[in-house]
Amino acid sequence: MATKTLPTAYDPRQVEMPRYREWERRGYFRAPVDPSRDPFVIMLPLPNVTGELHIGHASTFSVQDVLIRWRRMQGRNALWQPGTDHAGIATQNVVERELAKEGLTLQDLGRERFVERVWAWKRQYGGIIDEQLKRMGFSCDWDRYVFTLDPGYYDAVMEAFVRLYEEGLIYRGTRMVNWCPRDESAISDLEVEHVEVDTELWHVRYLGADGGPGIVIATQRPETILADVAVAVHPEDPRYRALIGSEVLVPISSRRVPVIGDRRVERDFGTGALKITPGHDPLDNEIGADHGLPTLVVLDPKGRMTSDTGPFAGLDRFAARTAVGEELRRLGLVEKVEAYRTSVGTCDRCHAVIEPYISEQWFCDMTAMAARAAEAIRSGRVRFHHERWAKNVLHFLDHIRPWTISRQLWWGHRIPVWQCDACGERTAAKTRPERCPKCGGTVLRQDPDVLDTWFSSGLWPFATLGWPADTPDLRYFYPGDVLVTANEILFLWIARMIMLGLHFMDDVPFTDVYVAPTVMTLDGRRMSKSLGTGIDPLETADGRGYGVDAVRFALISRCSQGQQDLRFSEKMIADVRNFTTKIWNATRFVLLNLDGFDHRTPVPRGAYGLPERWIRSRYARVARAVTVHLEAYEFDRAARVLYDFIWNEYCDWFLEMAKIDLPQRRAAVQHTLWSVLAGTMQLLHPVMPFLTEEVWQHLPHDGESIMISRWPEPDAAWIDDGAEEMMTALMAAVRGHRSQRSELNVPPKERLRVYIRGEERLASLLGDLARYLEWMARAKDPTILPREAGEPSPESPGSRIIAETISADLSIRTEVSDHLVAPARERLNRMLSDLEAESGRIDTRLRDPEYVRRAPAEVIARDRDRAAELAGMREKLRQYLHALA
RNA sequence: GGGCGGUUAGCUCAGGUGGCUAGAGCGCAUCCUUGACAUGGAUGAGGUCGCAGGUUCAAGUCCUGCACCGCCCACCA
Repeated sequence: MATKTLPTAYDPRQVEMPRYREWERRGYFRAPVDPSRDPFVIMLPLPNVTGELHIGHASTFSVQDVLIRWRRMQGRNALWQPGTDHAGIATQNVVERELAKEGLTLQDLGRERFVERVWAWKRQYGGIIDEQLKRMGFSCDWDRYVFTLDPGYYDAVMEAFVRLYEEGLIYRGTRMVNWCPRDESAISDLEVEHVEVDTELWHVRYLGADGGPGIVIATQRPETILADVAVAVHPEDPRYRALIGSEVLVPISSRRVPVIGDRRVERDFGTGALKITPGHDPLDNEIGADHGLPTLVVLDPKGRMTSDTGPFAGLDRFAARTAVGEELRRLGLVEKVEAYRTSVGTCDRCHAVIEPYISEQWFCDMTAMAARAAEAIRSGRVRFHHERWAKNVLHFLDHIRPWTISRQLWWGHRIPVWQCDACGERTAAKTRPERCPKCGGTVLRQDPDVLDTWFSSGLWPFATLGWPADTPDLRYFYPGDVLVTANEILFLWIARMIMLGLHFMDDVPFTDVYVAPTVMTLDGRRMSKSLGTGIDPLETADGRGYGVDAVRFALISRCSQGQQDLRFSEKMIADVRNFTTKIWNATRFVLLNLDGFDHRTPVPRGAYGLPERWIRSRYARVARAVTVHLEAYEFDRAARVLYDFIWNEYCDWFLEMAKIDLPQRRAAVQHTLWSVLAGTMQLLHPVMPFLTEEVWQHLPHDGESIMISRWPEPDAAWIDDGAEEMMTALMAAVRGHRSQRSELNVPPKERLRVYIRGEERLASLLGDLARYLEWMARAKDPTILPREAGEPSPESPGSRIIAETISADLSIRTEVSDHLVAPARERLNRMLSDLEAESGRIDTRLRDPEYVRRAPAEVIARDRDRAAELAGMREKLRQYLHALA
């Protein structure tokens, strides 16, 4: 093979894009149905069509690509199903804002034209994130790309709705829901984010209808006083008991309302008296219903005071709060206003404060589905990694509440229910019925609402595969294997996929859920573009030239099980870039030394020297460890094992020793250089796909791409405890001598005369050690002292021989000039005192009869061995010190 | 108010069943441009493992309590 020369630095920008296109062109990402192979399926958590790649995607998707690439190399038929979500509220908001710039509103366009407009927007901007995913190297099967409003998917959503409706699980009702006045739509409980805010607690007097002092209530929302229908107190509260049954006057409006007793009132909070506003508060709504009270409403869907609120009509709720407050003060009814910290619900899409609001909506009863999903988790049919996340999900499932599935939007899956104009009958059907099944009327109007985006995405694991049709895809790929996600959508999406999968497919959609940590800044804040605290993964990969692999590795190497946060910085990516450079240069070295090498020519086992046997043994262990860690979702460990092996063992030691041994054992060393590097690249490929492919392509190889090469099987035959033990001793000796030189400030260029003395069991090592000391620690003529030989004498005048113990059975003597004797003694004394300290600890332990009686024999034996070893080393050290006196 | 995590070197983190002389990377200090790599190499300094008890021959590792930080759930107005 001809000598190959590579540039001294790896430039990811040169190789990544072309390589990805090459993989795609060769069809490596495709997963066709193939019953002869075992499928492995991951459903990509579908990004919003409005989305752009952020660090959270980069993190969770990198994990998925690691799993997909690894399983694909293991021979599984790996399907990674991509797609995007139409993202109802988010997308509608984006286009609405665009319209606003043109001075237009939704109503100006009307429903049809607006939806067309959103489609146009989608065609123009919707593909950004897909390109970004490709840029990250993710190996999705793009031929199977699905958008949730594609006709097939739309049909599946309709089917699911109609079935649930017919089963009586979907129903319509008027009740208090979470209302977003900004989006003018209901949202579900899960879409409400609670945030702490500083507000005020108003203490307001309601005068007695009989002219008495009445009662003082506490409220955060004076503006809702206009909708009050009662004042409630605890029935056993001595302060107010007597007032129950009397009437008080609602401030401002002076309506007479009753004082009622109800145990749900907290006596300790505020004044212990609660104004009852069934139209604007969930608890009040319940209490009002139980007491047969009417419901008044003073806010409209936009959160403004209604027209019948007199001077307040049309005011926004927050302006109304101030205005009503002022009016109350003017009337002298405000007893006090105190600062108060509480949490309010906000819309997770637009962050407006949520109004509890009474409206007619569609709901889905989740009780039975949740119970089934909970059972699947408890029985282990769905496993969470880390398992603690299962507890969170179970708590959610065990306390499930009806799901508000209708949204007052235009962008989305329109609810397939038709109401007869004539008789009012509602019919659910995937397509418009010809006539009303009840009265035969032919004027049927479709429900104006669309479905919650999460309703459609909950069907993702099977709707993508052709459901409700019984397709080969569905039969082959369902159920899938792993779902990787951030913890924030555990309930919104993961729990619902499990529930809906069990319901419609009669099986769980996946068997394993890996919950990736949330990426945070170093000081623990959320990474956010708007706050300027985010890291843009592609900006870092391309703009800084660190490469996608560095971003991926940096994230993956910090994904440990059970972690909730991942504190991250760009520096971490830069550090990994250095690792890619290291690998690149190791490759250059290998290629520079592969002249005449044919990887198909076998090397007899006996031809390998110690370093080759050692690195092959280490490699075999690493291959096993990486596989084991991936199986356990311990990505940090898998990455760490590879990092340490490549840098600290392969580069720092094996390559250095190869330089020495190549002339003597060319074939064995070449083969080892090549095979260990190639194998390590395979193990690293799932995390760093581009660099490893580039290295692989430069190395001799069979097959066309590392991506479809066979995952290395750990080969126990190469595990060599003896070689590892010898290398450990050898490395200790080299380090010992380097340390001595460094501490004695020996000039770097000065070569020191070195003698080695070792016990019989190290005999095979000493020759190697002598050679390596010469090269790796600048020793001069390293000489092995026969066991029966006496101590060597200095060769140069003004020099002394200084001996150091490396271990109980290995020592090194170094000739240094006289003036280094004092510092050398210091060094030996320090070593001696370290050994004595350790001996002391062990001896104390061994003298404790309780320890000797109760500790396991092997622990004691280990202590005794170590004690003996230490004794030997100390004895030698004392001799050496004595000789220096 | 409930539930779940975290607290180990200046920073970010490892430390599966208790036996550790507590590790890594970055940062820091000193030295080194020797043909893979200065995006590098060598050597070294740096920690009473949040606090207080307890169990044990032995605790970073198990138990209890406390403190601080974080996340999730929740109708105290």
